[in-house]
Amino acid sequence: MERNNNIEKRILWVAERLFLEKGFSGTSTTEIAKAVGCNQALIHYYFRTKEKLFWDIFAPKMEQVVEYLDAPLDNGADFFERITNIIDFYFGMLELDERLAPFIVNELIMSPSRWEFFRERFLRSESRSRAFVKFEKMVEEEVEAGRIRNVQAIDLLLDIMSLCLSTFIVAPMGYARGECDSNARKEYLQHRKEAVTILVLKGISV
Amino acid sequence: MERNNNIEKRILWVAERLFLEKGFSGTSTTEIAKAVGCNQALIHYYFRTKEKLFWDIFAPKMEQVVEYLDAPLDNGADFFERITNIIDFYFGMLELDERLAPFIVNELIMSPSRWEFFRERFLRSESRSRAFVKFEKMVEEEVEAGRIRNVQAIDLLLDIMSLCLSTFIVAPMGYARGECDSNARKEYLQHRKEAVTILVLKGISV
DNA sequence: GTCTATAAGGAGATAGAC
DNA sequence: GTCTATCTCCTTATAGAC
Repeated sequence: MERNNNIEKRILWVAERLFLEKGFSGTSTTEIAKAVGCNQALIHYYFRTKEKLFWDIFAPKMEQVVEYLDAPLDNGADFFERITNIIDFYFGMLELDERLAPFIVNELIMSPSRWEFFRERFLRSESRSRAFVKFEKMVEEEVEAGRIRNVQAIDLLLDIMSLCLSTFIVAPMGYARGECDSNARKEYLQHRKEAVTILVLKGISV
Repeated sequence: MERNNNIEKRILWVAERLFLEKGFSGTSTTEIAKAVGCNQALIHYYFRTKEKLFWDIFAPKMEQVVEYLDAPLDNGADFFERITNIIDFYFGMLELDERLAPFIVNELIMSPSRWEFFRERFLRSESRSRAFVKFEKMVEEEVEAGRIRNVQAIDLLLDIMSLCLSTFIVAPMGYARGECDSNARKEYLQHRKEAVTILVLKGISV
């Protein structure tokens, strides 16, 4: 029936929003059901457990992120442009939902069992390996050619990811001061993206 | 009585450890009581609510952090040395307990009510303001003197804090690969501290 | 497929004996 | 001050009617 399909999708959609807003343990299945407009038992009918619901929501998204990871590496002539593209890519992804960055830190990195699951399923896969190996090779070439200072690929990637993620994690702090409008937010993010890009590009220059 | 004092302190000590290990909502008062070796009611006898217990533990620590924040600014002749000192200071602080960084992100930044409380109580205080104003002045002077590139103090501080915090947040990821011994951890932290320092110093150079 | 009802357990907090 | 017992509420998950 089409109606079933609708409810199942609505559960996924509503649960995703609530998980992002209030975290996994902060969201009850009762609350999800209420927001969906059905009863709590139906959540379990479709997804059996809350944990399975979690993965049904976020596993496809993670797959996408890993899949698209090496896309920015293909375009752009010189290395500095590619780094700029990567930062652009991460910002664009995290900008889609401002709760994504805190959520990643909270529910993925903070939870050992989840992290292990994620690592096994995504980071050991072929696509992720290829993307990183590609990046690593590129960095080594640039170092040897003397176009950037001696730096390890893993450190560079970690620096970039840290600066991007933390921009969005720290973002709510600024907006607690009263400037909550979306214009100020956009300006802040644009400003931070530039600041991060400059820091990284200058930071790896010879 | 001295015995009362002992139990009260032991509750504080044990609860701190458990909060850091498993987070606030992940730790029950029953669990704290069990670890202390008393019954659950006693927790509430001494601290009334779980939330008050939380602040009785972490408010003094936050006070300390804010108080000591401008200490690294006083010693060290040139600006680059001072920046190195600040990074050193943050690493040293976060190294005291590896759970501190995730905890800060989780329990403070992620929780709007907690963050508001923290901001009101500590960030608007005189000591914090003075420390940041001092730092801001210093950066402006360096920029005007042409010793560093044009950069805003708030961005610089944010970059530094982000890189330091994320080093410790990402740390468990590396150790899921099997290298869990404390030697590897120390080496990793030392390596990251150097990488962060180099990136920041080069990143603000002219 | 969707519901009501309920099981089974855990949480924080309180009352009152000692 | 420390205990046991208990209240109240909320959680996930399941059983079974329709």
